[in-house]
Amino acid sequence: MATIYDVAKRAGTSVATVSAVVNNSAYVSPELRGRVETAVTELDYNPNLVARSLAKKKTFTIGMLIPDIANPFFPEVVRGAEDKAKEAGYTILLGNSDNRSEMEETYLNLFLSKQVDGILLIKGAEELSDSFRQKLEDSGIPVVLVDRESESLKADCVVADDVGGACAAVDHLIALGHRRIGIITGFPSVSTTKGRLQGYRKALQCHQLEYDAALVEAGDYGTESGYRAGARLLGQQPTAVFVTNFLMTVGFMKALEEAGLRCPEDVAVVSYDDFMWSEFFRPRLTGVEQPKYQIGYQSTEVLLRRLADKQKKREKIVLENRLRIRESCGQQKR
Amino acid sequence: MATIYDVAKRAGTSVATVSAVVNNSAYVSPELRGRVETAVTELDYNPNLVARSLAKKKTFTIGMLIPDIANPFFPEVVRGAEDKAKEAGYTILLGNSDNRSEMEETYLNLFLSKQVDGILLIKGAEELSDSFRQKLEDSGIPVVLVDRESESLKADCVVADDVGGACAAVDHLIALGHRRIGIITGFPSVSTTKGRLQGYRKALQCHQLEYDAALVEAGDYGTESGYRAGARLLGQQPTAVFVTNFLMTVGFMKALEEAGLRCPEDVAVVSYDDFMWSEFFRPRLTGVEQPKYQIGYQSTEVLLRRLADKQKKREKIVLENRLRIRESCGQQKR
DNA sequence: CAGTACCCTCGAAACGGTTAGCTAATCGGT
DNA sequence: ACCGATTAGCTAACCGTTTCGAGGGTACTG
Repeated sequence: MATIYDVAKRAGTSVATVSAVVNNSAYVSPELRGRVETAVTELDYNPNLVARSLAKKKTFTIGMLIPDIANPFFPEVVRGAEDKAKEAGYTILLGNSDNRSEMEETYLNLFLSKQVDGILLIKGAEELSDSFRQKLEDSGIPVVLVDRESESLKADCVVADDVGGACAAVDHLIALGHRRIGIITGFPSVSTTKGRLQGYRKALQCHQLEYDAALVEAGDYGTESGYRAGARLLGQQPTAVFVTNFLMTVGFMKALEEAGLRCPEDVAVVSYDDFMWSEFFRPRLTGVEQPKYQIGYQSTEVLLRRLADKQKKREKIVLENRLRIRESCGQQKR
Repeated sequence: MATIYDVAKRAGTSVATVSAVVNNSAYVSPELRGRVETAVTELDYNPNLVARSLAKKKTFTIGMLIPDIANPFFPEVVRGAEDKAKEAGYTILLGNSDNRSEMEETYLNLFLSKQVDGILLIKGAEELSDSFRQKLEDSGIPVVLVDRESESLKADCVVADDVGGACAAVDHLIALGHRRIGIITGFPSVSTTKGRLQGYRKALQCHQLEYDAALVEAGDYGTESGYRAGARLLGQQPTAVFVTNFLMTVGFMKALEEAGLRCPEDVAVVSYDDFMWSEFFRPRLTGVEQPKYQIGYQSTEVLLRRLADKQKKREKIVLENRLRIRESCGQQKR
């Protein structure tokens, strides 16, 4: 690969001038500029971005840490983030944490060592350790929490309105006449879990229904957990269940099937997340549609804004969800 | 952030020694090593990997270019790749090309400039231009084609057995008594498209059925195209259709529905790709299951092997698919 | 015509690591 | 006691950029 020295030699000038031409960072006479440009094309010179990063102390790289790209919620988020990043000339470094805190720390450390300019964090595990959080803050590298909130970590965040979404979902069930409504919650340490549970309680409260802890089962946003929590929950004979993400809904449906129950006839189901193919799910899934792409896209926007102005005050963007009504909740009861 | 100089000063030694300790690359007396190590922890020193990359001419980064992470086929592939990469101490730089050749070249150039150690390429667009291919080869950066083959690009590749998978799918339809079997193919320039079409023809041939071009409609692996190609194809009144990926199946189902046809009663459908949730798709989808995770994982293995030995002879790994029979093909006809 | 201002270009020092090669110290052997 | 081999650790060059400040040239001013 040709280096800037090769170009300088060929154009009969200095590396400083070549750099000036390549970056358009200083006036260079047309004559010289021309020589440099032909040398550049003749040698097919491409600047070594590693060297540039070292010199400029800026890598144009964003570290993005997510729980698991194979969970169908995340790909669109990542895509949104990547699109915005690309627009702005940044690249995305991807990591999967599986919601394990060691993995999160490992990746975050890696990102710091790789000198990423910013971090998009979809945190799964508990709050980061104090020392680590301190380290992150000291590093001065901006973090934006994506679809997550944190009490301890001072960071911008962009989230969807989980309370509102969940409330709307449960409202819908209540409107259809359901009174015994179960919920399968997600990974306990994740902020969306709390939000969705809160929305559930809020909806109950609005309709003077009592909150019954026996109708609350904890999952972990994985399919398997939806199945197991579902099996337990069905013992309580709910007439409707709010399953707080898609993967768990898949598991729950299996539990339902094995229990010989039909949806929506025996048990109504509202899900969370919505996909192009939800239409063809059996039964057609009613659920809360989140602006996944926008979550990713806007997170990157926030990050870029922060990069442009580190002093500016913290941003929190809340995106609206939308309840899509299909068939898994059935008709009005009785 | 502390640098190696800070550590050296604090430990009262030279940077060479610190480097030796950190990398365990030369003998250092226990006494000195101890001093260095405490300095390292006291300062919380983490090597700047950008600087290291520049010095070593090795970045421990792999560029991975895919068409679109939001297409549900790819996330698992990416996850497989990332897992193997992580094991070996590499990180993944991700790019989405949308099968557009400008985007492919842009990203490939970016990867070269970023000095990635290797490239995982899920190529969509046509063959790369000769000049670009040349450039890639000259750069000496290994490329492995993931789920793709190429005549022009000399690269290792790991693919799934598309011909076999498609053949099995169509075989199944024929065994059920279908004779008028349509196919919706994928993005024309992609090698899997050719393989699946070939498998289709092979199955027909094995059963002395004639190939009828009117039953072949081209899509582009996108949902929309499945819908449109499906609408056209239904005009030919096939009794069964082989849709060559999941997204197009979603579109096709919509076309079916709008035409007032039921699946499998009126038209049997075999799909390609299989997901955890295919079980709950309506109708339960019969289709070819590809080892997505393995494709990604093994691609990275091949890449790492190539990195270890640039001279070794080209590898081509073919992974087996498996036909999962559910309900979308219905029962024996007549 | 000297002095000033400006303009273009370049040399060289960073950026933060790795590593070849040298030096000085230690050791054993004769 | 001396010599050569061995070894721990250091100095300095290098990786490929950016960028600051200096320098030489030209043009304008009084």
